[in-house]
Amino acid sequence: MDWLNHLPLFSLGCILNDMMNKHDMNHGSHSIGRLIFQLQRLERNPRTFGEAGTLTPSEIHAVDAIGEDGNVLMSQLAERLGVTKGAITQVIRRLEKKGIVFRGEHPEDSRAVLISLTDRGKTAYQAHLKLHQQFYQQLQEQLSPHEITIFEKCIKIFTGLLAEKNE
Amino acid sequence: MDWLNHLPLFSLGCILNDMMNKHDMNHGSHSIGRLIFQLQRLERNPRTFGEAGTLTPSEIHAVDAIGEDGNVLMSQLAERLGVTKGAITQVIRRLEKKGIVFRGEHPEDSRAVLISLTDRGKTAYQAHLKLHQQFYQQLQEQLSPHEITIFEKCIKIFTGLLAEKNE
DNA sequence: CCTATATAGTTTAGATACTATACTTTTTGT
DNA sequence: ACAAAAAGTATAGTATCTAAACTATATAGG
Repeated sequence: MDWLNHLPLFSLGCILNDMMNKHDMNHGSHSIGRLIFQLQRLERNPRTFGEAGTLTPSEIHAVDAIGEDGNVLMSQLAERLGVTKGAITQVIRRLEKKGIVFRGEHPEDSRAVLISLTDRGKTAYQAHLKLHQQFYQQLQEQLSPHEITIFEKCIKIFTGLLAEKNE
Repeated sequence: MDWLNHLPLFSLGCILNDMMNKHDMNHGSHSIGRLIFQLQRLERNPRTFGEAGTLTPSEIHAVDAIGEDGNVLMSQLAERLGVTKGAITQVIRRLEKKGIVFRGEHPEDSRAVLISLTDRGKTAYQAHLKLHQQFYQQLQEQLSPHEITIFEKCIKIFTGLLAEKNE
């Protein structure tokens, strides 16, 4: 749902609409457009995660990247989330104020900061995870293993092409 | 590769990572994470579209929604792009300054504004379209019609589930 | 041992993109 | 005729990110 926070039909939606059009005008021409539209809408707004309160998309995103084990460096977070260290500093500051994460010392490097989830943060993590699992279960009910295999392959090819464009 | 385990995704990436993991631990567990990563990067930066110059993602998005035929109401654009009218006012103002679009009068409603692409705007539209087509062609070379059919089905189911969550 | 360079993280200003709200003007329905 | 709806604008605020300059610590080579 996060993918397309900012993913307008800049390229993808239209690309796949083209693909679907040529493949089968009647059935799938607008599938991707609708998908993107729904994805955009779903993740535009903050959400409540259990008793941890309301988190913005980038906040829960960070919580997810920290994980229950925690002890993650700021720079590791930056790499996992694909943003600059400055961006991480900002989101961690907000999460610290909300009591979702805390900063710990690194035993061997005094420059470093090790980020972990508080108990409150872990409830947010769990609430988020539960959403995933529910969604996954519903998806499982409607897709066969064979279909998942194909889906996966398509996604891989797609990603490879995107990566080329991005480089 | 550890970073992929906690990828940046609010929900979707992880959901599908879960799906892929259960389906086949070795092959596809991280496909979706990578896809999302690439998509995010793709949508972050402005790009150059032919001689029309550099456009931000939301700008080319608007150009795409206006289309070569143009004569689109502000409120129609808002609906197509899934944003408020206020947001449209802002992006159209920027595009007008850049000489990409112009405002025309509505013949029967003096409140209304009909947006169309200038010649310059049309070159941006065409450059964008060409990118789609190239992408589509590359995709076609690597996917069979059967695979596209499955892909389409998976996407539809996915969208249906998302729409439920959204409503 | 020193010093140059790399690394960890922060700060700040500015860009982008969106919303919500209040507003003007015009159209429409009863 | 007049209230309500609709088209669009303006503005202030929120969220997110980057780039660049900065501090402080670590490390590697002479």
